[in-house]
Amino acid sequence: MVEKHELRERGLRLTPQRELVLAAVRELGHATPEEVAEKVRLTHPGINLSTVYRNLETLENVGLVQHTHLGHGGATYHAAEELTHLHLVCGICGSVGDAPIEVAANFVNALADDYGFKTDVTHFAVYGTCAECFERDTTLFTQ
Amino acid sequence: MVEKHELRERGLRLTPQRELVLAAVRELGHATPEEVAEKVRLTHPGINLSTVYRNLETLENVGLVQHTHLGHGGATYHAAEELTHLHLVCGICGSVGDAPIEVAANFVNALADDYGFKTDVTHFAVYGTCAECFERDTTLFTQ
DNA sequence: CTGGAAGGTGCGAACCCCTCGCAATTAGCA
DNA sequence: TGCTAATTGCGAGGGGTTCGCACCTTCCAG
Repeated sequence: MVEKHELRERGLRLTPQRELVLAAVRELGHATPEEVAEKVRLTHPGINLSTVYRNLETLENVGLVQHTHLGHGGATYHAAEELTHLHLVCGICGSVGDAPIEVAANFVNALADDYGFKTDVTHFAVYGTCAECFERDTTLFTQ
Repeated sequence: MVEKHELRERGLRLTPQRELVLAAVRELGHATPEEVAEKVRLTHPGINLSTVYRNLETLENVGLVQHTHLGHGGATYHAAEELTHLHLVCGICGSVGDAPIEVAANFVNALADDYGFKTDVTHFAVYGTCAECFERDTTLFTQ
């Protein structure tokens, strides 16, 4: 199993909990610590929330996982491989859509050139209204 | 005083606490509820934190104030008039810089055209590294 | 100008989410 | 196999926010 290499390679011990946390993050795509715990509990019911938090932090330290703040307040975690897109957070339904980072290339360059600000596209949340909610609300208002 | 009109016009009662909360948000620019409370306490020491929270919410409902999540977790509030710029949040020093919304115009249009996503530029936080921190870290690494 | 209803405030308890300390357990090396 | 250090589970603790309730204030009607 390649996964074991991943963890051992980075100086981490191999525990069932840790493997499950990493697997859960990968399967879930976007997930809060609570959601990760829930997922892990399907196969390992006794896992403690603190353990999930600690493992998420540990995995983040070695670069296998990363977190973003998508608005509400809590952090949401992603597998590092997944971080190739922007997050489009809908303020109405709370859905999180994706868009390739290239969409932001000009914007990022402009901020770098004009303000010296180096945007971290992997830690990037864009707020707004998704197509579905916009559609629905427009219909409501114009009807 | 024009401010009284503002509040009454929107169906809100005029209380010293409410006026002070609104004034504090305007003076502070970016502020957490705690910071607003601190500011208000300078002239009205007895104000309760819950009152600050409730007034921020009330003022937001009538559009005089708005909140954004700038990363850490807590919300920060702004006067509605102030919301004419983007927030550039530095992940290292935590500073919040500003940039005019025009910088994002192309980006916003691209998201709208390609994904149907209506970006809310007033509720927009860009994460990255500010010029100072980038400068300092570059110096450290290359020295 | 005054009385009363609706709305607002203060206070404390309750919550949620997350972190910490500690004792027991377990992984990984010799 | 045995030891040491890392990891886990658990419960307590803490920061930030919300809630319920009794009291107080604003503002409208009369």
